Amino acid sequence: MADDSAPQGGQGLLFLTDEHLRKGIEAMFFAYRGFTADPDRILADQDYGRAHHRAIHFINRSPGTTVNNLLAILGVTKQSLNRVLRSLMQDGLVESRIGREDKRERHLFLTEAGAVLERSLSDAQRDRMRMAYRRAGPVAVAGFRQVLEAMMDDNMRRQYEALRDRGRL
Amino acid sequence: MADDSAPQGGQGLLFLTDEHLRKGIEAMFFAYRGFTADPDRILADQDYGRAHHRAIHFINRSPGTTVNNLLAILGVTKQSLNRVLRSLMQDGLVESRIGREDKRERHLFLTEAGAVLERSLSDAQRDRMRMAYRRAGPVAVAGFRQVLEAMMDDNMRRQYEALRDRGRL
DNA sequence: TTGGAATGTCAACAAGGCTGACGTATTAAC
DNA sequence: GTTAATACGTCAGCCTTGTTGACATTCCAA
Repeated sequence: MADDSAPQGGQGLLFLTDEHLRKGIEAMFFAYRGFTADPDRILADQDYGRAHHRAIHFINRSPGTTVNNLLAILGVTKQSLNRVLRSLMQDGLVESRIGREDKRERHLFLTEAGAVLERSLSDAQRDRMRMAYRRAGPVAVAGFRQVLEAMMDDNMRRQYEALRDRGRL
Repeated sequence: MADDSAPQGGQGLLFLTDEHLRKGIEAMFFAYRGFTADPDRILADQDYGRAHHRAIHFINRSPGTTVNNLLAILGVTKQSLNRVLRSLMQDGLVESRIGREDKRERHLFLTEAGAVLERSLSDAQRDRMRMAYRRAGPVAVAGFRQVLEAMMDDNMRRQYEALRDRGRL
């Protein structure tokens, strides 16, 4: 097996060869496929795709969020998100309530049925994550998170940190 | 800042709450966007997309690879890959040579122009990776790789390990 | 009160996945 | 030597999910 564990020089210096970086890039590529594989399988049965999963995830995570909030987090156009939301609402998985303060805003919530689907999706994804975390161990997990956070764009990281530190609801 | 570094019990046991796992899931989501952001920007100028990037990456990585090999690695249908390869060949970025041993096979290579584009794409991606690695440090990098490998599907991991250990052609 | 900004919806289009069917070399098996 | 399997390409049609453009509604500030 090739030596690719921790490329390390004295004093914690990193000698990052193109080769080593390429391995990291490919690891990211293959791992992301694994990361989405289980929810994708579940969604394939329904008439939904990954976009629906993302919407459901973040609505569940921040109930009552507005369409605009969701747009910023998901990084797509409002028209694209709207199509997804429309089908979710038609199918009774998501509910949209007109804002009380600002009537232009729509506040989004999962219905009972929506929460059920959300749970089955996130259960699958968490199971894989848990497995990976267990196999790798706590030190590796901490490193994993550090590298991921360093890899985000600055505005994404701000979004992420806000979500991360706010905790549930 | 919320405590989410390394969730750890005695004897290296992991107490993985749903909350902690969710943070990992969201980190993966946001980081992957950062991971693809730079190449996406470059490709937007041309008439190419992420699919072209992936093809170019793996052809560069394994020159002379066959269409079937590429299909297995990319995990798409031949019709889908064919559309991408056709445009890349028409634009003179990829060359396909009939196999000498087995004339049914097509061996794929980047042309000079293809190699130029590949380099600009991978330079951008490596720069971000290098930055993230530097910020996180060598121990974190090792953990990052461990978790990613544990997150892959089994067959993907086999593909990845083959690529990883073979090194640069 | 009125014009601009914010919010959300509808319509149409493109990229890039997918399946299914089919054609053509070429190779392998019998 | 015929037949089956393999590797590749292609056409047609579908779906998801991104995009722009146009437009209606609502709010707010000049």
